[in-house]
Amino acid sequence: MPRAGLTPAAVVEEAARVGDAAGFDRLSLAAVAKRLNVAVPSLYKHVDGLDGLRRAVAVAAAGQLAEALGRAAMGRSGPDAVRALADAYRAFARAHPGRYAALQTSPAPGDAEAAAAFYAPVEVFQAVLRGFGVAEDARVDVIRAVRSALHGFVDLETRGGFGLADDVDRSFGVLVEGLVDLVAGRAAGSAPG
Amino acid sequence: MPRAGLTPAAVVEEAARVGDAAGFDRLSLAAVAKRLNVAVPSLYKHVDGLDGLRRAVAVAAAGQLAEALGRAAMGRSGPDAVRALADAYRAFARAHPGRYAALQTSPAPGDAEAAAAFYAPVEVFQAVLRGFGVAEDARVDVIRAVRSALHGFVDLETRGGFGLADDVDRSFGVLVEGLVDLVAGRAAGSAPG
DNA sequence: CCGAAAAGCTAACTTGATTAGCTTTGGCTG
DNA sequence: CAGCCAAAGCTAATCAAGTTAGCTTTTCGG
Repeated sequence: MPRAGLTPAAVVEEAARVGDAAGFDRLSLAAVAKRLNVAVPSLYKHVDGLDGLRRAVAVAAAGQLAEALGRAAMGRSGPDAVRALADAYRAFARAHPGRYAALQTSPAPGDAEAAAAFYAPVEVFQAVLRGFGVAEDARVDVIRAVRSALHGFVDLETRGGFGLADDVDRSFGVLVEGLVDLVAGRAAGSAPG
Repeated sequence: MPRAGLTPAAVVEEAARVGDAAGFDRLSLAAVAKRLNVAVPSLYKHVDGLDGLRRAVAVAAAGQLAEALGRAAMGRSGPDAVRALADAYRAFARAHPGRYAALQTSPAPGDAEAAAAFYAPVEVFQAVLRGFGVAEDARVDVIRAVRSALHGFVDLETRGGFGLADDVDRSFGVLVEGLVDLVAGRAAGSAPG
């Protein structure tokens, strides 16, 4: 039989697809192996077990999200940049729910590479808020607020946490305008709330 | 050997403790059985397998959260009610991370009892916003924004998603004041946007 | 052409969920 | 008070998934 020609990257990519389709919590070596027409133990030549696969998917997803956010923010500033960031964030989660879920884990203590990868998307937020004029010492709080709101919304949305029917896009707009106000209120020259 | 004297409620309660201690995703029949000094199959007399146990924990948690939120909101209104609700929400998630995680699932389609239980906490939010004077047609959006922000914050917090060090309480305060502003801006008599 | 590293496989073991069916407890009735 | 019987709990067995060990075979460099 000819070889399958796997690589770590190919395995991780297929795993990300499985996770997007079935949910990150249902990601299994068995499913990935079947999709790649390979026996389960063969995957161990490329990834470090299920935990290692999950970690690799998360690290890759962090890079992809950071890249998408960076592209959205490019050439924009102020409220427009915040809106673009919010839209790109939500779009990523909707397009790749499994990868998005993979990001909602903390790296193992001491795993500096994963920690750095996970931090990349946050850095885009930082850059945008810096450009917005948010004071250095308020920036941590504002970033946390923005991340929290966006994460909460897309998490609830992708899990079906909003009872259906009502226009979810409009709700997202309300949230984002609230965030723009919050950021603007903390931008340079404003007194704290 | 004397009987263990289990009941569905006792099993679910122990499962909730296991989930809080080890994480909802690590909740297992094996762990619960061991804690109750019982063989694993014995649990099937009281709960409907692992899926049934997860569902039962989630339903119970929804009731507990709704109760805590209701207690916090009682006797308050306006911004104070929103702040109290936010604090109670966060406190619940911190005290019971496993139960909180259990709530982040959607009930199986057709499971009306679970759907109703899951909706109970949302009803408390609705009541508070109604009292705040948020217009009927804006209420859905505002509730979604508030829920999103709170959920996102506590979810990131309980997962260790905030890099350490900086004062998380202060960040939460910034978020909550932003929410109060958002709600107030949408309250009766305010122009949208 | 050949030798070794790497890729992939089979076999075996472990843990956890689940089902079937047995035993025993303990409350309730006659 | 004796005995019945439903429910509680158990053991045994099956299945699925992850993991490890160790074998075979491809493939590529020399």
